[in-house]
Amino acid sequence: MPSRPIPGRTFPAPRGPRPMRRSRYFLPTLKETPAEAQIVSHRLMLRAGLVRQHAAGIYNWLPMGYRVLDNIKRIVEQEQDRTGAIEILMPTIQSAEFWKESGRYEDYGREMLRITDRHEREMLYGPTNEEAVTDIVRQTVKSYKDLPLNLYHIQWKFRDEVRPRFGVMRGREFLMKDGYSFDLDEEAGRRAYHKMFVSYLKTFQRLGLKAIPMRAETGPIGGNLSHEFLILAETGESQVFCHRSLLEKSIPEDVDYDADLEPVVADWTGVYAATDEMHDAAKEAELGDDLITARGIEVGHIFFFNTKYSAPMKAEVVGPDGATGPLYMGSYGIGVSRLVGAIIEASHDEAGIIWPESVAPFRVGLINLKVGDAATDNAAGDLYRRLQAAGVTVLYDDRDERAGVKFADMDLIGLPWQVIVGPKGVAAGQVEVKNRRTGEREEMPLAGVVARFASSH
RNA sequence: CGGGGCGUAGCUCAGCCUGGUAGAGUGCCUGCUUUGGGAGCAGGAUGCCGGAGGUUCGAAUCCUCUCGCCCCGACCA
Repeated sequence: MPSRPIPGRTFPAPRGPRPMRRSRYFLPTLKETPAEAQIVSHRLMLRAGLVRQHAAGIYNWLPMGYRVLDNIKRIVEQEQDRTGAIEILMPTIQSAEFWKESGRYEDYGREMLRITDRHEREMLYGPTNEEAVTDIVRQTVKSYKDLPLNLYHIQWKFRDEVRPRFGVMRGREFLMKDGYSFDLDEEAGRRAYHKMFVSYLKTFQRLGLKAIPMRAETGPIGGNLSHEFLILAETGESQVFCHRSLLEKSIPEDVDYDADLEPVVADWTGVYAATDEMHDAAKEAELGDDLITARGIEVGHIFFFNTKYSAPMKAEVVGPDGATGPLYMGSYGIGVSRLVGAIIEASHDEAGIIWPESVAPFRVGLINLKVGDAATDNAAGDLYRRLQAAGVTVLYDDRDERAGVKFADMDLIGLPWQVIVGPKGVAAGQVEVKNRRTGEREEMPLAGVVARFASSH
């Protein structure tokens, strides 16, 4: 009997090669800056064809932007998984019922987008998920043996900002990773907080950013222990003050998330760092020349808030002593869509975006300088196929445009490497490889290109 | 939510004050020339002048209302 696939045991095939020829791709770049954009990341995101505005603070993600978003998301997931956190997906539309239970339905104010369904039930588009996740856990987690637990998801949120601005950096709709830790007691809860603290350092490092943890106000989320992670950029929304040494501080290579991470946290929090609302002016004189005053963009925020939600919502477990008590919770956010803008703020030049390799939409931009010239077409087309076959993400600019147009466009979209194939070089068996960040150019044999990119990653 | 500004071609903007048949640059299409950093020449297409109402012989232009977007402040991941 011929074997047939067993239902339920088949797996989807990996996504095959997608069109990455510029001539057939969807990448609407702009030569001029749309009038609505003020800050550099917003301008570049529009010009480089990453996003288009749908309404105030709400954006369409075009292919290039979506790829970056996806890359950031994957790194966040990997670093979360590494700590033992577990990914779930909660809904965007929530029932008001849970928010009434926690007492936040009234508190949250007009930032919350409230919706009424056809049965006149009060719903809302979730701005965050403490209530939703607490409800899941209280239904299912009954014993200390199920702890510790850390659930996270990456989901679109909505906060009806009075005044959205700065493109995706402060939109109303935004993609956010939010994680929630559940522990038996305060001490275990603090351990969970420390894990997240360290994993955030790792995550932002992998994203090519230097994020500095700073003591923060706890805001409407509530709680008593909280840090914001900020990257320094001229266009940052808040004023920050910190000790110079934080910019040089190293991040542990291999982190054992089962170990006690308190010393790492202590090392990072032992020196002064504060946003303006937490700033102590007396520290300025004390730090002297070691004080750095700058603008910062918040890219992550972690809270430990004890039993703020578990107590009113009765999320309780039985401990080893047989006593029932509320869970100790923390919550941990990373602004995934905001990071796209934040990375650009931190990494660009006059010509355009400079993507860190880890998040770049394509690693290599291949430029055919003379479309229509048989030798050049062959050489570039061959490189395109071989790079793809070697697993290198490559965008091939095969448009019949002038060289200058393609150079300018490639610089604008900021792929880390440009491989430039022209008729003169091809005749000599050479191509040029340009590093977008440093501007360094290197002539190399055509035959060596694939190995160069396939090996170094 | 307070204050200010702007909606005219895909994009950047002029025209509005002082009403009289819709403009420029760029982009797009065609042809020729050009071809390693956003080329040149010639030709071409493109607009409910955000929407509704009003004034007027006639409204992009004046008046009223309305919708949208942007900026400063307060707020915020």
